Amino acid sequence: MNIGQAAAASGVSAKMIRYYEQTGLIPHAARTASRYRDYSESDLHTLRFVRRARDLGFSVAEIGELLGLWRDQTRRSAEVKQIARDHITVLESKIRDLQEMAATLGVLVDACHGDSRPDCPILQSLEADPAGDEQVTVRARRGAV
Amino acid sequence: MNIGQAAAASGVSAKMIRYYEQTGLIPHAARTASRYRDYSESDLHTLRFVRRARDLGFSVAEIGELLGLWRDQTRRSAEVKQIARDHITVLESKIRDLQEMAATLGVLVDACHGDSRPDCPILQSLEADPAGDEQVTVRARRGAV
DNA sequence: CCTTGACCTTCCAATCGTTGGAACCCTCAT
DNA sequence: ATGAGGGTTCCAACGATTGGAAGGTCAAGG
Repeated sequence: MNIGQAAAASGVSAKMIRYYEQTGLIPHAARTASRYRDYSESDLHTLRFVRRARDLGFSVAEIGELLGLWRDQTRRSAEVKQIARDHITVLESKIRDLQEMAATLGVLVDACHGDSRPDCPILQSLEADPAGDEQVTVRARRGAV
Repeated sequence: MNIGQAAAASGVSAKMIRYYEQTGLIPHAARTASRYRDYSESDLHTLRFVRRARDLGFSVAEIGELLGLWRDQTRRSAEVKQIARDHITVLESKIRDLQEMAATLGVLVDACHGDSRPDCPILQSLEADPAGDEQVTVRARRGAV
């Protein structure tokens, strides 16, 4: 099975499969005589594992850990659980940050009449919002999803 | 006021101030005789505006729009409101994605006994989760916060 | 006056995950 | 044999931010 078929079957783009291979997340694929990458059912299995972990928001580094534990038949389930728990904590922190932003903006949107007049509480708030210190905290915690 | 003081007073790092200037988000700063950037109270005002908008999760591109509207005394508040509303929509979509991830993981974490035994529902789920199609949708919607 | 340290300047690189494109090679069907 | 549609490698960009190197400037104190 070539990379295009593996991509379609796993939901990981061909570009990303090459990238994951290059960075060592997944092992180097077998090659055909003409140097095409060749994927087995077992390789597909791994690719699907990676995609599902990405769908759950795990970073590539975390997926590396999970793959290691997955392959290690003697792993302690406590290790996996801890990684998952830590990840949930991160997710929840991001959720809180986004909710805070949405709530603040929601208040401002509700206060803005939104017509052809120029005065606008949203801009006024951006201009001089007293809640500077808390916001710094949020900003510091903000990162990519 | 030099860039370090402006950074401390605005909450925007010196690095980012230079970057914002370079990319045209904010105008070029005045310079002293020795080519140090020189910031006025009005410049600080703009920097704080930018920081607050970033704290609310607006992208730099969106902040550019907001700055334009802020400076335009004849803007229609409806324009600002629409940008804010669109942004709330994006935030809510990200929140939903993250909540979905956290909920799924939460179920798995609860199901994992988390001791020294190797069997682990978390890894089993990553290995073969039937909910492939929905996940693709989530993945497609996922982006930076 | 000179040194020291803390600041400023520009430029270049890295992060993270992903996509796009160029230039080239391979395979299969017409 | 020719062309379409794969594959291959390599290089660059996205967005926002940080780090660092190499050099100029400022204020303090010896």
